Amino acid sequence: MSARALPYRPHNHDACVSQALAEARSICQQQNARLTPTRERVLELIWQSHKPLGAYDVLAKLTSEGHSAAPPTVYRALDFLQQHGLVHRIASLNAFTGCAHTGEHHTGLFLICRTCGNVLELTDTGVSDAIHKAASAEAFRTEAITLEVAGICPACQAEQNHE
Amino acid sequence: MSARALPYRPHNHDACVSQALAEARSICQQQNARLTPTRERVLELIWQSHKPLGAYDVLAKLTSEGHSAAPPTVYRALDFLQQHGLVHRIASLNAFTGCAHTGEHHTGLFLICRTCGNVLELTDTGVSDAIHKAASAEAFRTEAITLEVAGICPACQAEQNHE
DNA sequence: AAAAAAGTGCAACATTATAACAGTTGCGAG
DNA sequence: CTCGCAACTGTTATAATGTTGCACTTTTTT
Repeated sequence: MSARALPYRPHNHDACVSQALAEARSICQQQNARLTPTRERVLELIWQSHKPLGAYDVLAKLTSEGHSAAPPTVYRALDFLQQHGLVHRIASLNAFTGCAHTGEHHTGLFLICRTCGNVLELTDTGVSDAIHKAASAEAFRTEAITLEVAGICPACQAEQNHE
Repeated sequence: MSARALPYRPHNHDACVSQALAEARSICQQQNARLTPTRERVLELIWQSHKPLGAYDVLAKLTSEGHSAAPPTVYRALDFLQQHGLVHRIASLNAFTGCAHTGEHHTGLFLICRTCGNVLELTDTGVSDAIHKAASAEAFRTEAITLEVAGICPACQAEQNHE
């Protein structure tokens, strides 16, 4: 698979979403998991925004399109999607974003622009090796890594310089 | 300053707390910041637990000792302590822990045991260099790093083996 | 077809965090 | 000293985020 376009570069985002959904269906089939209509719709809504979406943002979009939904509906769908590696929760934002590296064994590193709100997910073996090494040095058994970098994305840096 | 004892090793924790408070007073004096009684008490409460404390845990302790406090009291104290590098917020737990590396320019790495709840804060230049390098490669201007590793601490690994 | 498992809808509730505003205290300028 | 500003505190109310429990439906298994 070729590299996915950077979120802050213009691109055909509908295609981006379609591809993510197709991958999701394929992954769920492999894992004998049921990507039900609600789950698929939640995944789609999350992918349609490059900015992470809060659970209640998703809920609002669902109800606005006639889906009779309550918070548990959304949280259950999000739990399912997380468990299958289709979305990530961004702890520092209490929000969710589509996983850009489905399938790969991903120690996701998230670059979060505090100006435009866009998020870029990277995987970097140098980083994850360093973290595992540091944890091992303390005899700590690593299970999950939360790594979120807040700052300013290239596009917003350029904006600032124009002022 | 010598290395502080690991949290999961037995040690004289009162001394640990006293030292942290003394450092805090010194730092606030240097920075012309007012470490008021409420702020100091909140810092002390947080240090008295190696497990991160939620804001409402702090609040409960304050009210139980007669301090008429409401949520904003606690959140304001915590904001102050964070701004001066005296406590860290653990995003994945919605909780706060004393900063074990006051003064140092700290990209804190937190090892969080999901069995006993203890947290160990490390600083590791290998890790932070790798993160800065990965962010730079995307032309991203890093401002803050959240790095939290969940897993099992050495003590709890030993426990598990005894069963 | 019956039983078991997985998923959904719904109401209530729990937890975490902030807003708005009035009152108080510390501290420097005149 | 005392006036006045800035920082800090207390209080009420409310917003935002997340969970529990239970009845019901759908899907899968046997």
